[in-house]
Amino acid sequence: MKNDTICEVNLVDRENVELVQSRMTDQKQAMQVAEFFKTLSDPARMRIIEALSIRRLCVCDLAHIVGLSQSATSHHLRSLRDRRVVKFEKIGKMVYYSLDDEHVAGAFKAVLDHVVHREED
Amino acid sequence: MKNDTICEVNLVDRENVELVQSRMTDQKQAMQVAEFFKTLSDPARMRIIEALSIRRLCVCDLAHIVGLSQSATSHHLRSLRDRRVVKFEKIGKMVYYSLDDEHVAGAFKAVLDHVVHREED
DNA sequence: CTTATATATGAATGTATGCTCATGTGTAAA
DNA sequence: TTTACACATGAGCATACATTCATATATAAG
Repeated sequence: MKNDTICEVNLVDRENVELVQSRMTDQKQAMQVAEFFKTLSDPARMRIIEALSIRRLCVCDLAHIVGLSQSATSHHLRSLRDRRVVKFEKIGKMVYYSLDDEHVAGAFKAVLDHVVHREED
Repeated sequence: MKNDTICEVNLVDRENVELVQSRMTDQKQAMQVAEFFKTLSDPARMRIIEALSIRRLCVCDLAHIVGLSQSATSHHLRSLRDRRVVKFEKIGKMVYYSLDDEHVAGAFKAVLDHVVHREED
């Protein structure tokens, strides 16, 4: 059962492939996970999330902290809202943002640990 | 010390901003973490990493598993090599890839947990 | 030496993404 | 009811990215 051809690609070890496939999460979930990673794949967005994990902040202060324009910050917050990562509360003219999902901060810290350890090698 | 103007953006609460800034990781590290997330932000690349976390695989079998062409798979492996996420061993004509960094698998699983729990809400 | 196979890679292309700029909306102060 | 401020948003632009296609390289087989 070796050296089969599927999808115009040679299969070297069909058994091996099937074993790996059976242990992998399904494609749908993989895409959801990738979507989540994409949320955190931008330095600015990541810093926004980190800042909000420390304290609730208004847009202008947040913009100052991450070093972006008000507009750029607002655009990022919009996408983070769409992804249900942050929530907001309007008080007068101000809009205060905070994390909507404690798992996001957890994931950030988890990766930070790994990156730090990796640097130590 | 309130309502200052810096970077053409109004600062509402300077104390608050400075407190958050002092607690945040430095920008350099933040960028490294974002880089890591970017590595995983593509469904195909994520599946490659997941597959390799299960077993060492040659390019053609890997391509079959993730459902990409040989060329696309090879390009992804190239970028993963550059990021020191995977390593390879050449045996005859074949090239076998595996994870180069146990932290990657660890971080991947840690984040996966967070995402899974998030889906459960 | 020639051919087939496994992989790598550069160029080209389409698409996604992040930023800026201009402007819109809502609220508060004058 | 003007004016000022905080924020949101659409358009436009420049850059980055993922894929395909064609081709190069390396090894094995004949």
